Amino acid sequence: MTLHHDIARKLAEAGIPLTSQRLLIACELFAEHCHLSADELLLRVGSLTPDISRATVYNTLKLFSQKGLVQELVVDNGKRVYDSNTAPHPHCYNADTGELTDVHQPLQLAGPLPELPPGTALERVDIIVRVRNVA
Amino acid sequence: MTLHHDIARKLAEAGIPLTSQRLLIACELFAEHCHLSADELLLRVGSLTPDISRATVYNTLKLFSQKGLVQELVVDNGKRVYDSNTAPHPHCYNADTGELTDVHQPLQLAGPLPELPPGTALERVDIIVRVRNVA
DNA sequence: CTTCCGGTTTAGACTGTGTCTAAAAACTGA
DNA sequence: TCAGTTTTTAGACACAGTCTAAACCGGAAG
Ligand SMILES: [Mn+2]
Ligand SMILES: [Mn+2]
Ligand SMILES: [Zn+2]
Ligand SMILES: [Zn+2]
Repeated sequence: MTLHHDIARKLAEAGIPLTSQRLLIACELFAEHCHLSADELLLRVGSLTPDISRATVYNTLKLFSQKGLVQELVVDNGKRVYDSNTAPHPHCYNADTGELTDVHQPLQLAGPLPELPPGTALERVDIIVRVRNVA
Repeated sequence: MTLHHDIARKLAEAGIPLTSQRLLIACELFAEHCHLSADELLLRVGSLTPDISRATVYNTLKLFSQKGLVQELVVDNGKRVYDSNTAPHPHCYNADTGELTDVHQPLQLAGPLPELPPGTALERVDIIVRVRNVA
């Protein structure tokens, strides 16, 4: 029924026990498709009652990404962002503003994937279109 | 003639005045195709005489990448690496070991680039094949 | 109800990467 | 030689992320 019920089911399906902190964090992540860093998320949930510790935000985001609920992206300047859309899709990064947006047009690779190094398996292919503001 | 002369010319063509520190750093970068972080490079030149300060390594790498002599990459875990190969080419990243290698097979995108956000111009398209060690 | 016990959260110290500042040093040209 | 500019430098600083050890919580057992 409610958004909270949807989220509770989502966590249960991923085998993640429900806690109030996880519910709050998931609520913020899944309300809309977004690209949030840990500290941005901390700021958002921090404006709610009661506060959630920084360590919990970091731990929870790592847990969610390990369980496949969000996608961890590193695009620039050493700040990880978490993408609530786990489907593979390319991104557009503005190197001047730091803004990260989705590319909805599905950029595909031409031809087959390269042979991977021995002993490794494909995780995913990241495609990032880097742009700059025109003068 | 010598490698040092090649490098001196390369810097001159890029409009970068030559200094002993820049020569040493460039020498380490361009001797072979490599992906080095600032601190890895600092370690390498630090084993030579006389030491170069950390600030100079950071400043020089930023200068080189602004002038197009190297390519700055951010692939994971908030550590920048500098690629002495400035041609666009895809990379393979092992998320378990942190190893970053070149993909020599030229992965191309199928179809046209997406429409860029208004007021922006394309810088480049990064393609990163992420792999993991098999169990 | 009380006790126990595993998983969870928490504050705060700590690490590593990168930036900034102000002074020293090294060039440059007159 | 001397002034002006660029470059280098040490060290302080900012920030993202990790780690640790203790507090907390909720359910099961007694
Ligand atoms: Mn996305
Ligand atoms: Mn490369
Ligand atoms: Zn909610
Ligand atoms: Zn050399």
